[in-house]
Amino acid sequence: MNDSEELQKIFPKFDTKLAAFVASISERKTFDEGEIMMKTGQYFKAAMLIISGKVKLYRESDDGSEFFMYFLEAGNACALSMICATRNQASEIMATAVEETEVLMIPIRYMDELMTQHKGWYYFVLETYRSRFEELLVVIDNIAFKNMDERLEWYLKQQAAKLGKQLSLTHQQIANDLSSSREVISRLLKKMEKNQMVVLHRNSIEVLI
Amino acid sequence: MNDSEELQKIFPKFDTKLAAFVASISERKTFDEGEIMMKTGQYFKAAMLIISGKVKLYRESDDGSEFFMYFLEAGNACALSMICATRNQASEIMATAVEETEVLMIPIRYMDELMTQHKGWYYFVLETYRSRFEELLVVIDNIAFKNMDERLEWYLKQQAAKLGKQLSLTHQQIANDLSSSREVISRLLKKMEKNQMVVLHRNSIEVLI
DNA sequence: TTTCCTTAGTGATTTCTGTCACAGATTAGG
DNA sequence: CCTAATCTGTGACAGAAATCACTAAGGAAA
Repeated sequence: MNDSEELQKIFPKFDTKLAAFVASISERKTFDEGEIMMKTGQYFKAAMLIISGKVKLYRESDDGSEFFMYFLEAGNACALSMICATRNQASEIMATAVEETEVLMIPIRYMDELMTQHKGWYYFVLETYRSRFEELLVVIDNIAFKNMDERLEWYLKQQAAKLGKQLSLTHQQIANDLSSSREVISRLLKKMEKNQMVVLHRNSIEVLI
Repeated sequence: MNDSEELQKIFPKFDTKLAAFVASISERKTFDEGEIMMKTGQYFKAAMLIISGKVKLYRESDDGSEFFMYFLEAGNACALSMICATRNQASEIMATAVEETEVLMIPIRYMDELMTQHKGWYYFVLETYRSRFEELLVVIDNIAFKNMDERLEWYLKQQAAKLGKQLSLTHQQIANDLSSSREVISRLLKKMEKNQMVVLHRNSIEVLI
């Protein structure tokens, strides 16, 4: 299987011509587990498409604390990188690889051509924006309308769906992701364990729901 | 001044050809003050561009309470309507006109042509997504990292910037927008009045900051 | 004018969340 | 093996925000 065919598998919206074009102009880059892929304030010269692996997207506050927003995985593109690349703006979020992650870097200079010559491309871009936008709306729902116990439950479900039922997370990491405190998370997790929703281990949580 | 020239004034990204094309295919619609422009669950057959007036965008929770996200005004487009129209999906937010608002409705069937034939259009669309996305990020910053007093202050500044220093709002309306309770808002406003940040009247608030 | 409804102010109480303090358990590193 | 660091569990307390209960002040309508 050549590059172009592989791309079509990962990005179903790409037709043969588009996949071949993207393969010809893009560069591959691999990020290690835990590596920071983009930082607040960074500038982009390329749009990033995820080929394999998983990425966590964070929002950073002024005082340095973080807030988890959503995952990206194979077949997704980083909406922010596309916007920032096209407009040559600084990024407003942080991204880290949760596992080894391979991405396709498409230089800005091809954006016009892609957008105007390839219908599949702009459908893909629209789909990228729409789904990220909707994920942000769900994030807003959660922090605006829900209490920490419900947020934690939703968080664990979401993590389990992406990373598996056995989560390698400390209570402190969860607290950071939810912008809460370790003690609060510990207590709520204990309550969830009593209700048979999780099993707690050191450095990991088994999600039963 | 004809329609096309008027459009170019409101939407600076439109070139002459694009403005003429948009003018020829779109329909105008006027919403009265207070009228609901889109509801959660509604389907769109057109993208909406704001020609004049102001629109408030809300997120609705399951139990019917609302949460204010951002304004749209002349020169903006409703990102959600564009996404929903293109993909024929139900909307996930609610929009109401805060004053008489005139919009341009562009039927879905022209989206492909606009996107592929007019560079100005896709720049406009990207810019629309980017700015709405960034506004959502700021909303998330506020509810994730800030207390109600700071959120209220930011809310009042934002409202004053869009609607003027003399805001026709009841405490209950503000509480709804911030997904808080009337008593909390009343108390915080009193505190702000003591600090000479606002002057309180019945049914209105004068913003001094 | 009088009545009624909406809006606003405020105390008391409760709930939720964050913070502090500390102890025990587990693991990592010399 | 022993010490240090990390992770977890919990009690006590503080503060923010929501809720309850009521009062009072405008306006609108009769």
